[in-house]
Amino acid sequence: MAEREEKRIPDATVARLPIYLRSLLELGVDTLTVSSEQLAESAGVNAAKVRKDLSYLGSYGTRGVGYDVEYLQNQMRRALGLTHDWPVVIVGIGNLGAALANYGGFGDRGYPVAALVDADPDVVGKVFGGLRVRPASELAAVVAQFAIGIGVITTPAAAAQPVADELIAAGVTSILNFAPTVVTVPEGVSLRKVDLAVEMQILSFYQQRRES
Amino acid sequence: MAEREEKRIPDATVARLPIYLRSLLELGVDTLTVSSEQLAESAGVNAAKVRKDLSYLGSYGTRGVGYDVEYLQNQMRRALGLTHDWPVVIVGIGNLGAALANYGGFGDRGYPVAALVDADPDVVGKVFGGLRVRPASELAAVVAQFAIGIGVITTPAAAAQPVADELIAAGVTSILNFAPTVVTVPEGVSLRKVDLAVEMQILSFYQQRRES
DNA sequence: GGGGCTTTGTGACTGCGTGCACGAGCGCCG
DNA sequence: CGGCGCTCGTGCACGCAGTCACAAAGCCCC
Repeated sequence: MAEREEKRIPDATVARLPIYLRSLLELGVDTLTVSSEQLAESAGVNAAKVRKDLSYLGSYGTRGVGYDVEYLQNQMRRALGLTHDWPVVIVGIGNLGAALANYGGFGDRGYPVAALVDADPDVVGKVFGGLRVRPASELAAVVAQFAIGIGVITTPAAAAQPVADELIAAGVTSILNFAPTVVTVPEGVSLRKVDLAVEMQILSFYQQRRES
Repeated sequence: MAEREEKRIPDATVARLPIYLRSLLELGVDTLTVSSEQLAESAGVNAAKVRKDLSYLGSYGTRGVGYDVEYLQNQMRRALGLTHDWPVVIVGIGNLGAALANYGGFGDRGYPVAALVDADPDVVGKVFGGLRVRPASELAAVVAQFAIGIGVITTPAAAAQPVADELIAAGVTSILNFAPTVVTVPEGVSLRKVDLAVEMQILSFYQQRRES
């Protein structure tokens, strides 16, 4: 591959790109250009930040006019890897795992749920969102079969780390962890976490502060 | 109120306190003291960071020994406002809202789900996690009745901002938003967001990077 | 064709968060 | 009771992120 102008994009910017993309998609098809001011308003951030963020992708704006909506959408999709689908496996089909499996939003957005896995024999074989739950023993095979790169962990806390290790051993390099525990991964594997209890406690901290 | 030694605690530290607390709770009851090194290991962070974070709560450690586990737990609970319950209302009882309502983890951790609300007449009246879904028109009354301070939004994107406005008007000052859209709140209201699509896109960005 | 208006792209500054390294303090043992 | 080893608390330096402000650059209208 001819290495182009692959500047390093700051993490904080990466986290905002999806928001910008969503804002762009919400504009009507008759909107041809958009200014950093408009995007900032829609994304809930500062206009200067928008311009700086977009500048990391390249200089795609036109001074005095703004950004070409369609072109910017494409560049952003390319940067975020949305030019093709990313199949996903959900491990741990409890309340949350089942809800995610039934939730259609994943497939729509380029992350089709390719398989469901659970360790509990009572759950294995049930169907959610059109998929039959497979036993934990088939995890590695499933990952290989569907060329899965992203694993979603919705197991109880105790199972999260072993499951993560298995996923990584099977070749998964991106993990989204919903289990309420710390999971560590080796270099070269991305980990994002969503921890409801933590979010609630952060909220009550500030609430507590305000009331004192 | 007599303003005490209320040093301002950095946001980054606040976000880690719940992790520390969980680590502390996982220690057996026979563990009397814990060192910053152990806590760091368990929480997946740097030991110096642990010490600095804990120092914001006050100097509760003993040099040469470590931190008294029980005392530290109590101080942390106090800081996070876990000395009493924080009733919660869930607005939008779709896949995710229902899953959260059924999930017992909230009540166990001090955030009892006091009410469920939905705008869809077909959903109103159904029961999840022992609670009957109430119509949207009763939102304000419910908030007042249960003295709810935290609202969880699991509606479709379009409804999120209006619902947030209603919650705030009713007196809620902390919001956890699961809807895939930007919600803005006035000063004095805390907002945390959990956006699955954004998390996935962040993951695929880095995955894309690694593959190129 | 030139001047003015608009909007981008970016350099400079500031503040926050992180990590290191070390002094300060505490307990224990001889 | 004095010295030693352990661990906390924190000053300092560095890097990342956010904001401001302005020059550069394009468009439009007269």
